[in-house]
Amino acid sequence: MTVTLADVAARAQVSPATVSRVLNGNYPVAASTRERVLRAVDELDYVLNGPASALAAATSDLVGILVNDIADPFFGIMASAIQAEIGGPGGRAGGERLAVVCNTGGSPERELTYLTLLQRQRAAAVVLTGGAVEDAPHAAAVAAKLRKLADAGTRVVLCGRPPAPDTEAVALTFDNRGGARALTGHLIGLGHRRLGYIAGPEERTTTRHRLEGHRAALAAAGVEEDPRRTVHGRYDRRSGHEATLELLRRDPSLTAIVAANDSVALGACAALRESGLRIPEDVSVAGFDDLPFSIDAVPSLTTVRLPLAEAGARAGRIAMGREEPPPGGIASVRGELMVRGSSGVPRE
Amino acid sequence: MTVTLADVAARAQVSPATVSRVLNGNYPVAASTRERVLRAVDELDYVLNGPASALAAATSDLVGILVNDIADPFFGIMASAIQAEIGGPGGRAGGERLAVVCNTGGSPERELTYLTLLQRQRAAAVVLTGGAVEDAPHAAAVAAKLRKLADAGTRVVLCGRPPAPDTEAVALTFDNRGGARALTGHLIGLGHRRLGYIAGPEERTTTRHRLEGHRAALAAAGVEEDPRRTVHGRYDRRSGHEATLELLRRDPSLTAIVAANDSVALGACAALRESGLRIPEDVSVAGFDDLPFSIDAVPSLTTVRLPLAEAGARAGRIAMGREEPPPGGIASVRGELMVRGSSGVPRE
DNA sequence: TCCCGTGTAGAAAGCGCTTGCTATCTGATG
DNA sequence: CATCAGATAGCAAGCGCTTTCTACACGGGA
Repeated sequence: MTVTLADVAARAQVSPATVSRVLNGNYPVAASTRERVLRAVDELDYVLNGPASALAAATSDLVGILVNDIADPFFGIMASAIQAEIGGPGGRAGGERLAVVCNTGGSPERELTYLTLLQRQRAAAVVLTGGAVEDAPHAAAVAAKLRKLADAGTRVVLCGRPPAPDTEAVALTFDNRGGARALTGHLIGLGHRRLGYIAGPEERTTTRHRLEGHRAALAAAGVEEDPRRTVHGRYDRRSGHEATLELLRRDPSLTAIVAANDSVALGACAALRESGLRIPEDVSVAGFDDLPFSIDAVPSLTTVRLPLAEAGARAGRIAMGREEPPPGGIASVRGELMVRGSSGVPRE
Repeated sequence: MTVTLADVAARAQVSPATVSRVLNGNYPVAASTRERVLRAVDELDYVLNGPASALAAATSDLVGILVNDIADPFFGIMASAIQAEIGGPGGRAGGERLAVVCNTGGSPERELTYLTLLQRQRAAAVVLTGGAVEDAPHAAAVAAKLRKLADAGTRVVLCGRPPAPDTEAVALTFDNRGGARALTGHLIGLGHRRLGYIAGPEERTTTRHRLEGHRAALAAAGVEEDPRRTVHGRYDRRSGHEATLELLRRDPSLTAIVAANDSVALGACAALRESGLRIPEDVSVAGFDDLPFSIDAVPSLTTVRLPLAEAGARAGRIAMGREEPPPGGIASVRGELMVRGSSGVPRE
């Protein structure tokens, strides 16, 4: 039924070994033989059996990419960049690799399960994106898994995620703290003193780092911090909407709202508008990430641009062994403050 | 070095066959034995070798999802829904499957290459999303590939893509034509007569269908169609921006702009605003898809909502054989007109 | 002329798992 | 008490490919 290597070999009148060598091209084969084999492959419409070859060679050409939410452009952009580099079809030379994008939904268990699945497939590399959950047992479990993967020869790269101690994983971290600090600093510089903060889900490194940056900026300016001005939510628009109403309820005199990310900021804008408040005249709004739609918001969003595509591309290259890992295996990627229309001098 | 089935068998004092059966759970194994095996698996931290088992069983637990652009929420949302259904970790019972999201970038060659790669992996199912390219040779090549995949036992589902004739592929098509017609009809109903149309890339079914719907609406209302009022571009914001400037240059008296999709519409809004035109007072704008950010645009976007998540979920279920394919293997999914702030009565 | 290095090709031993078939043991049946 | 169906477990033959080791040819140097 299905064509196998042996069929091709028979047709080309060579041994299976030779066909394999032609296909893998890492062993000298006379030009005439090679051509004969290639012709047979073509005539029989032969397609290599991936599992069989992975089994025999003890390696596969799968590369795993773990994301929290594939429907979120934040991850989509990184995944896209990573994938472009791992050399799927259309990529540079080298064996074609299949990118396996896994949607963890932010759940630690699923993250672990996917890692196991990838380990089971003997993935060539794994790139984990997005913040990690700050749960000690889980962090330990992930670290153990990463160690095991590394032992099995899988290259592990963290992209936009804090380093995993005691692990061979290379980490490209986003400087969330620094970015957040610059952002809030900008708002304070404009004269804001009563700032609401819509944080992401608790227990996530990204959430904590951004919040820390925010607080550091407040502290640096001697602005007293009121815990009631911080609300936690999810990283989506809906959450921004709800949180904003809540913040407004708690303190209607807020002059600025800093959101965990751009989607949240958009939800905040909607809530403010519905509440009859103008942006930025009544309340300034700031996001984080600078996703493509942020510039189209009205007013366009003041935010921190994260070089998602660049970081992803670099992570992809490192995962493929095409670029040297940063010294110490850790690099911090800075964001850039983008001041736009949604932030202005406070009223009064 | 690595733990194998045999090691587990030795430890549990049973044969490899028994271990395999416990792990696959499709053969009676005494409870006590099963427990002993499971304990051994746990103690040895055993992870099944995917390729080996795929080879032996002649099937794999990989499911391919082809998308045009993973960074685009349009595809991200569908991919996410599909993946949730194919039962990755956290999904319903059944073997855990790994979703392989492949980014074709809209390129026919890459599409074909990915299909081959999936065929090589003996994928359990493949879901192709997004419009197809209208190139006869390519369409034939894809059809041939799909046929071969089906022959090899891979289930093939098209989601948001026109049916592939002479193929066993199940198709869930979006009614782009009907949606576009309703959308333009809405604008005409408001009184618009000079409508610009920003189409997607030529040679794509989605582009053509939406354009046909638009023209059908114009024809139905007896509005003469001026070819100069249609511009082709890509499905992104930038393209919408450029195309709008071009349309405005060609005919400054336009009162409405219909975009190929929401991203394009947002770009159009930006361009209009930069040109000093108000939306919708001076020019109405309409998009397509109703992506999450569209409701947050200012004014919020009039568009056609496509049930991306629902269609994806259904495609996923069909791919897993958990839902009956529609009669004839083809179903048309309708969009819903969402009238919002970006469309209004024309000036003058 | 003989020997050996070089360039190619083949033989064959697995890689780790699944599964059809067979073997064994149990309690129930006649 | 012999027989047998039913429930479990093991044997062993692959699945299709890679790769080590070996074999063979050929041409040049001694």
